[in-house]
This record gives sequence, C-alpha cells and structure tokens, in this order.
Amino acid sequence: MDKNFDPKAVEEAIYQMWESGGFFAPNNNPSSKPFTIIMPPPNANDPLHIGHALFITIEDILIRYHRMKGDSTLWLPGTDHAGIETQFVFEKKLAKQDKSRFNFDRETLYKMIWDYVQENSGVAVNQMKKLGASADWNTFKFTLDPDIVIRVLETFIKLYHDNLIYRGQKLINYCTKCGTGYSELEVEHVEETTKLYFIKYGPFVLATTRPETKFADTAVAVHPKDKRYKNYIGQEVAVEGLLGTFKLKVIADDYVDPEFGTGVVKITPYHDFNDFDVWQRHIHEIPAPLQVIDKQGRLTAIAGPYAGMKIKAARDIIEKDLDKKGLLAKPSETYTHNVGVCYRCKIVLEPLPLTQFFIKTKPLVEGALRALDTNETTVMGAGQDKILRHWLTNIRDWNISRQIVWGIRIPVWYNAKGHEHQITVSFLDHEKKQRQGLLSQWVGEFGYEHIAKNLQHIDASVGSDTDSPPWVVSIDKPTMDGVWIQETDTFDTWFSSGQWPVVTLEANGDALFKKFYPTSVMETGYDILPIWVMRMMLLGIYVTGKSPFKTVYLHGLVRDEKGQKMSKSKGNVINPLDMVEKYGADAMRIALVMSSTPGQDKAVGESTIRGMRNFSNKIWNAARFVYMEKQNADTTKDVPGIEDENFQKKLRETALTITQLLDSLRVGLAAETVHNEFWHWYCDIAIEQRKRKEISLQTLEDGLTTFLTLLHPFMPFVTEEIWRKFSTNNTPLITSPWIK
RNA sequence: GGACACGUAGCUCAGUGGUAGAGCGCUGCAUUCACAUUGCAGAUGUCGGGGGUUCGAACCCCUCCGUGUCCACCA
Repeated sequence: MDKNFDPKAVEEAIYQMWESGGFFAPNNNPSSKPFTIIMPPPNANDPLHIGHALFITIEDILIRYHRMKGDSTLWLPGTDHAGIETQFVFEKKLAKQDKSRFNFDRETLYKMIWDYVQENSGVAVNQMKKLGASADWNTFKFTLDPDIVIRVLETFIKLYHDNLIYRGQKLINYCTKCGTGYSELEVEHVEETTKLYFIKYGPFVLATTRPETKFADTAVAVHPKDKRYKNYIGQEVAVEGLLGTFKLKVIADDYVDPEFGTGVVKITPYHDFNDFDVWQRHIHEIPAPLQVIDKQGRLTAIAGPYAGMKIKAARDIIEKDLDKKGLLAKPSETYTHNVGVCYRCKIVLEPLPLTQFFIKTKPLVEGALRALDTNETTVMGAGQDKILRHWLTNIRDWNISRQIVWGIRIPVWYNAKGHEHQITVSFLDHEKKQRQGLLSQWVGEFGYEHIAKNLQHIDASVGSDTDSPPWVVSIDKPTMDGVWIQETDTFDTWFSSGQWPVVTLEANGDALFKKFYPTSVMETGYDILPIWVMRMMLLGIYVTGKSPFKTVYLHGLVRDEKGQKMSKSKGNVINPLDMVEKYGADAMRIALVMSSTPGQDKAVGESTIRGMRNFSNKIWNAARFVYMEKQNADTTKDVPGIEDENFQKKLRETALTITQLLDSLRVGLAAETVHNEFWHWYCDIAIEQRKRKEISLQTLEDGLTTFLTLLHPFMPFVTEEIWRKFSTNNTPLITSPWIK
C-alpha cells in the first residue's frame, strides 16, 4: 500500500464499478421512502465551470447520504438547450466563416445548431462523472428530446385552453444584434454615462437623452401641479423640429418630476416604457404611437433624411443639426443613468413594440404563495425566501416568445390565405438569397410552399389586432381550410426548464412520476431564483397541483480566494477539471462545500483544494495505520483499552451530529464537522492513544469503518478505495448502510 | 428610492444563548516509529462601534458606521 493516495490511479475504475453495478438507480424496496433531486440542467453545449462542480457536489452528498440511509434515491440528470446562449455561440462560429443566420432558412439553421450541439454533447456528462456524480444516467433528459418537447407543448396548450395565454402587442426589450426580445428577468442593467440634451420644443425646453426618438413623439407631458406650465395643459402647441413644424398635445401626468431637467417630457410611447404607460393612461388624448426605430436598430422612414441610420450615428448628427437650426437651448450636460443591456452580447436593448405570446402570471401566483405559507416548500438561502415572495407579489406577465430558431417552436399557426397583406416574411429565394417584405409581395412569384419551406421569420402582426390573420394553437398543421404557416418564434428556454421536474419525471414513465413527485430538494444558485425556481413553482403547481419540491437549497457563487468574482479577463478562473486532475475529485468536492452556507458566496483557491488533498491523504494513511496494525498485531491478543468506552461514546455522538446536520441540509457544517473530528480527534488523539494501547484495535477499526461511512458522501473515491481494499464486507461502500 | 445579506485570527470563512473555531499563511521545535501531502507547541481576536434584554450575548432586540448584491428608477 502506497504511502500516498493517488486519486488519478483509481477514480475512473471506482466510478465504473459504481456505474456498472447499477448503484445509481433508486432501489425498489417498497418500504423505502423516496428521495429525489432533479439536477439543474447545465447548458448542453458548455464545459463545466466551478459553479457546476459546486452544485454537483452538494447534490451528490445529499444523494449518497440518502442512498446509504436506504431511501429510494433518484438523482435525475439532464442538459438544457439554452436557446439564446447556444445560438449566440453558434452565430459567432458562423461569423468566423463570414456567414450569418440570415444565410439560412430556419430549418437548416436549426439542424446546423443541432449537429453542433451533438458534437459537444457528452462533454458535460463526462465531466460530471469525473466529479463523482452518482446520478441515474438512465433517466437522463435533454430539453429538446421529443418526449420532453411534446409535454412542453401540451402545457402551452393547456394554458391556452385555460385562457392563460394571450397574444398581444407590448413594449419589449429587444436586442437588435441577437435579434430577439426578452422578458424583463433577462435584462441586465448597467450604468451608462451619456449626454442630456436641452432642446427647444415649441414654448418649452425639454431635457432628453434620446433626441433621435423625437420623430416619434406624440405628446408633451408636464406635472399637473407645475405652475410654470399650467396654462398649457390640454392645449396643442406648435413645435418646430428638424423636419418642420408639427403640433403636439400637452398632457398632465404625475409621472413627470418637476424637479428634473425642465419639468417637461416628450412622450414617445413606442420607445420608452414610462411613455408607453403614459400613453395607456391617456389613450384618448394621445394619437396612435409612431415607430422610429426598427428591429435592426435603424431609424425608420418617419425620420426623413435620417432614415436608415444607426441609433448612435443618428444621435450625433441630429445633435449637430439641432445646433445648426438653433434648436438647442443650452449645451448638453453629462448624465449618468441605468440602461438595459442584453445579458448575452451586452449591447443596449431597445424597447420596441412587438406582438408576442404572454402567460398571465397573476392567476398562477396564488398557489406558489400558498406553498410558501404552508411550508409545502421552504427556501434555504440567507433571506432568499423573502426575495422569492417579493418576486411573486410583483410579477409581470411573462413574455415567452423568442425570435430565435434554437428552441421549441411555438405551436401556433397563422392562416395566410386572404391575409397576405397582414403578414411579413423573410425567406430564401431559389438562389438562397434573403427576401423580405409583405407576403402579398412575394407569394405570386414564389408560392406559399416555397416560402413556408424556406422561411426564416414570419410576423403576422401587421396592421391592427382586429384584422390580423386568424391563428390556431395546434401541435400539427391544422387541417382546416386555409394556408397555414407556423409561427417561427420559439419558447423562452425557461418555459421548458420551468417545467423540468414535471416533464423529466413524466417522460420517464408514470410510475416514476407518481413515486418521485414532488421532489425532495431543488438545489441551485440564488442567482436564478426568479427566472427559474419561481417559474418551476408556478408551472409545476399549475400542471400537477403540487409544488415541485419540498426544499429549495440555494447555494452561493464560487469566488476566488480573495473573494473576487471569477472571470476570464481577471485570469482568476479555476477550472474544476484541472483541479480534479491535480488533486483528485474528493479534494475538489470538499473544498467547495466545507464551511459553506446556503445563499452565501464561497471563496475557493487552489491552496484550499491542496489542503483538502492533504485531507484525503490523511484518511488514506489513517486507514493504512489501522490495517498495518491489524496485519502486524496478534488480533487474538487484542484486549479492551481504558479509552474504549470514551471513544465509542464520542464516535456515536459524532455520527449523530453529522446525521442530524445532513438531515437538516446543513451540508457545509456537516463537512466541516466530519473533517475536524476525523483529523483532530480520530487521527490526532485516538490513533495516538492506540499507540499507547489505550484503545483496542477492534474499537479503532470500528471507528474507521464508521468514519469511512460518514466521509463517503463528501469524499466518495478515497473512502470507497479504502473500503474495497480492506473491508471484509462484499458490499461496496456506496450502498453500505449509513450507521449501524 | 426599496429590499436582502454581510462585517469573527494576517487572508478566506464556519459557528447563532453557556470558557472563541477551521482552512490557507506565520514562528519555534520534532521526525527511521500511518502520513513532511506529518506531528507538537505558539502568536495575532475588546467576534464593526454604542446601547438594551439575560445569571450569562459573537449569537436575541434597538441604533449608528462600513461593505456587497438584487430590484426600481427622473426624460
């Protein structure tokens, strides 16, 4: 037996032994209690980072503990198609080949991304295995597996029939680069320093950061109590602008802050969320809104000579032209405010009027709040339960339409026949060149079939809602009269992952669902509490009537040893697989969880992991000591020692403490306790006592057996290796009973 | 503006009513005897400041100071 434990030499073989032994599957003992964790599905296309290593470790600890306790334990793994992220990465790859998404029809593009993801699939799974994840791989699901997709579609249809889906035009945060809209939860806010312009506006001067949107102004607003402007309220004023003189109504609204700027605000409903709300409140006073920015981030025809310009370029030119015309009241000021940016590509998002599908969330909230009130679901994570309640009570309707191809296509069909003037399309012609415009413009030349087959995008929202083309919700193409073209938008990825506990279990069979739903623990990061956990509760309760999990365990972010966020640019990223290679999976695992607390970030550096490698070696050598003693000593002469009783008492107490800590999901403290008791009591004190023959060999060996059991969930490889080398027991440690 | 956290040894953090803990780092000594990926000994802490409750407070309450995160947001 080597003096040092060599993880590299044994980890793979041990994992194979576990896997081929079928130990990851739940036991079929009818008296066993179910214990379930649905794994948060990592992006199928991404290698694992240290955050994944953390969740795998925590979940694996709980799973191994419950398995040893004899529960029927299911850890159901999976991966996520991660719509926007994956398409974004794929488009970058296309760009390197001087291509873009516009070179392909959606079906071809989808296939290309599918193939690309296939190439990388398996990477994440293999890496999880290297960390020792004892998940039941037989139950593995990918969000785009047909048996998942069908269930996601059925949920949408159920929502639709329950009148919880609507299609409507709203202002949506839209990324002009990624080409899709978002829900508000995906928007990232960053501070931006910009110019605040002061523009002469008829009788007023107004302050604005966005002069380029003024072509779409439909009103001017002041505060109702502002004495300066009182006489103008309700009046029309003539405003001289870059494109000549126009008239605007002056309205009064509390939203205007008299203290800011000049106390006068231009109302541009289609390009500002507040202005949109003002318009809604004054819908009879303000004429129909105008759109001056399009989905490409360029000014539209109403901007006259500025049409076609990009936003920022237009802003600079417009500033100069305003100045030339003497329309700037005074020099601009520097102004700092927050703007929404695309979480993926970081460009500033444009609020644009888009017709999308929404879920009415308010009716779904009640069940989730009740689940929290009744403790059907509890949240662990430093006050995050309160944050969840805050989200639930302030929820907005959920925009589930995404203008990307990588995802589940929305099962909605439009009847194009007779509505060609209300539908715009983009598609590829016979030379694979992009054509876009009204369907009526192209259908004569190309025919419906060609257009549908080579479709990139369809937008059936031209004109008013009342005369928009009829649409039906259907998985298959409708058989009714008409020419039916399917919506090209896909679901928000979170719409499918929001059903994950339900659909993954169901897709594995009714029996599995019945037995393991609701699940026991949902373990994930606090950063996706509203975007994922909350949605799982809403949809899970809606579909099944029961909250999908009993406990939500929210882990913190893993930071570097100085507590700094890890990032490529800082160069402080720790790759968990490198660490496994260098120090072993056990060291990586316990370094991540020891002394961690739910909801609190955790600092981990290489030195931490090295220290835990020393710990795994310590375990190895303690075992060596015991078994060398056993070999050398005459076991028939093993007599009770004076410390035996104290030792056994302390051992029982330690085992009880750790059991209680794991039962209450205090994983970090459990890891710390087992570490300290093993090293600083069992090794430092008890083994020294044994050397003085104060403890019998049998007692010491029993202690080792207990500690191997207690340590196994945290450090499965080294403990299993010792077990299989020395234990007389034929059962592998992974399925050995917890405490005898 | 609102909310949620955090402030404990040089650094990173556990501990949540009963004589201050771990990892990493530091100092000295030890070492054929399980392990130098080691052991023993040691130093550095008025547990952010102040007040209160209690026989007793790092822990509960109030307040102040500092830090972080999220949400909202005034064009």
